[in-house]
Amino acid sequence: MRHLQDFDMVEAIIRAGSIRKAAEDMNITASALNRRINRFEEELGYEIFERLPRGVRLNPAGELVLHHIRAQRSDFARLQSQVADLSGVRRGHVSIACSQALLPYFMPDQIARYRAEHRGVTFSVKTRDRVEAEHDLSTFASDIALVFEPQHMVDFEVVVQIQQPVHVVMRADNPLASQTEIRLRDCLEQAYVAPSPRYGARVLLDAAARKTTYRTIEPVVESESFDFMRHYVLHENAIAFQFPIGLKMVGARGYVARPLSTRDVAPGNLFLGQLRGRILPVASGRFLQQLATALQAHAL
Amino acid sequence: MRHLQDFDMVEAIIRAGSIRKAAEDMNITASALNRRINRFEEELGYEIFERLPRGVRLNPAGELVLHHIRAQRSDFARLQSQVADLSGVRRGHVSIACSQALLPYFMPDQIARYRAEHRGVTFSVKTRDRVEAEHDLSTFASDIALVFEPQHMVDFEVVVQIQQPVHVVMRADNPLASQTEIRLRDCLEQAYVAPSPRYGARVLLDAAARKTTYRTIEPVVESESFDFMRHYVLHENAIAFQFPIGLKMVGARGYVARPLSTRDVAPGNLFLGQLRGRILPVASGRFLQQLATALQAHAL
DNA sequence: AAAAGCGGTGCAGGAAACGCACCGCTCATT
DNA sequence: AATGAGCGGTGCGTTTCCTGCACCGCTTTT
Repeated sequence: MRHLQDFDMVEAIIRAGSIRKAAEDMNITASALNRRINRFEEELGYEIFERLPRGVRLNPAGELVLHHIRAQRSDFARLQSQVADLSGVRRGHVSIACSQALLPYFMPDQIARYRAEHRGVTFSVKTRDRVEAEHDLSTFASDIALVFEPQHMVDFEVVVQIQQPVHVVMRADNPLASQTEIRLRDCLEQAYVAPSPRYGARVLLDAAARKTTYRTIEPVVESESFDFMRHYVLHENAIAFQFPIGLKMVGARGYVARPLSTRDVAPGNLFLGQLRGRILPVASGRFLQQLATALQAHAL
Repeated sequence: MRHLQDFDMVEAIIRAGSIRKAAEDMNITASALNRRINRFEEELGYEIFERLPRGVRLNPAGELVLHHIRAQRSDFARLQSQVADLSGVRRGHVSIACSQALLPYFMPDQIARYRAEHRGVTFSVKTRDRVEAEHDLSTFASDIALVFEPQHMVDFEVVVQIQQPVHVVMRADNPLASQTEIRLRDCLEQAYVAPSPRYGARVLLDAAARKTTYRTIEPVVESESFDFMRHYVLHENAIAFQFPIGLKMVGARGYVARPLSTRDVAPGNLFLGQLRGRILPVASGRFLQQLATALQAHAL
């Protein structure tokens, strides 16, 4: 779009770090780009780049402008989607930042359901932990976030929050499999694998362990991949920890999942949200609603 | 600003009702403007004007675009004010929609205080009733609204709400002047003037009158001007009704004000607010804060 | 039937943006 | 200390894009 050209230019310069490199990226000469950025700054009334010997860098005013640019882009995308929605066809792109646990089953299922009705809508799904997700929202890199235990929460507008007890994942022949609810001390006595402290489940386990005689969580294997851990328990007959939304509850091959007693480990909080105050594009807004109802069904 | 040119064009066409008239207003030829609006629609992917035999008119998509334009403009003004604020000088323009009662004393005092510290900030003050004020906010025609008993409240984000009992305004020699709190029935027995039903004070009086034997408010003079009514009581020795924030409490010449008993007439609610979710320009935001503290002091 | 007003279009002139060559500067490398 | 590479900025000729003019087809008004 025409009136966003200047914004492309500014973002290209920020990415490249110098006017010349940005000009090369945009397939124009440095002089042309230089004149345009100068004109932009003149019209704004303030310089937005510091001129350094080896290039340029955003100054504080530029940071404001950058945020404005991202907001404008997002708002224009919303406008386009709303206009498109008037003519009946739902188009657009939905970008989601979510915890890893939701990648194997929950998100694919939800996206497939949505796309069954609206073929014109495309998706991007990014794995983000609870810190990154909020950053993604505030830079308009993602429309929707669905994460366990987000941290800052200031820009995060919670749409739905559900609780999920941490579950123990183990082989069907594990002695603990016969119990309907598992105590943490029984787990810590045998070999177990656990996610790294970036993940919400581990944070809850660490907090719970501090109240036991074990004091700390000491897994035999620590991993970033829930997939890996789920498969590992089949080999060593160890146990793993995961939120049930990341598990296929029926028809799981070889392993079973049982909830940890909430007396020992606090349940995890799964937050569905968006950037505070932002009006989402039509497609994203509708998908957010679908996720909200799906999660509320999970909570029952 | 360059990238807002297309928006000027769209707004000019909406105002003029036809491309040719708008072109004349903008001092360009109709063909140039025609081509530009066509290009704009082509880039957007949708037409935003209905072509009629006698001109053009916005279609539903155009209504969305118009709102987008207003939002963009307001957001750009906010950006400029934030950038200006970085360099220390506070500039900008604050537009306020407020009830008439605040015009004589409260707003002039507040604006003068603010401008004493920030000479670069200019103001526009518009008299708006409780319906118009919200419309002003949602079309970005005003930044701040300060009105009694606003109606819809959906787009209205309340920052401060204070209660003010309706006061009786009368000559100092009026028999009622000796009382510290006045009953409604005493007022309705003598000649009184009242504002028209557009105003919050009248709405409260009407509601209160329905509970009395008088049933309705029947003023000897009905007026839109609180100024007029305040002066009128000096001539006929009638009584008038007004919120105390519109009165000069000390050093008033010739008249006194006494509160109506809140047993008879519900106190009026004065709402200070802005458009829900909007981030105001720096100057407007600061002035809003000043108003908020000033009102809270009034409430004590 | 004619005139007036509307949106839209072909064509030529003009304004604005661009590419090229070059300047002054800083800094890493020699 | 010298030098060259890389940077932002500038003068000038060229290209591209937009504008203005004249005109068309259409509908409504007179």
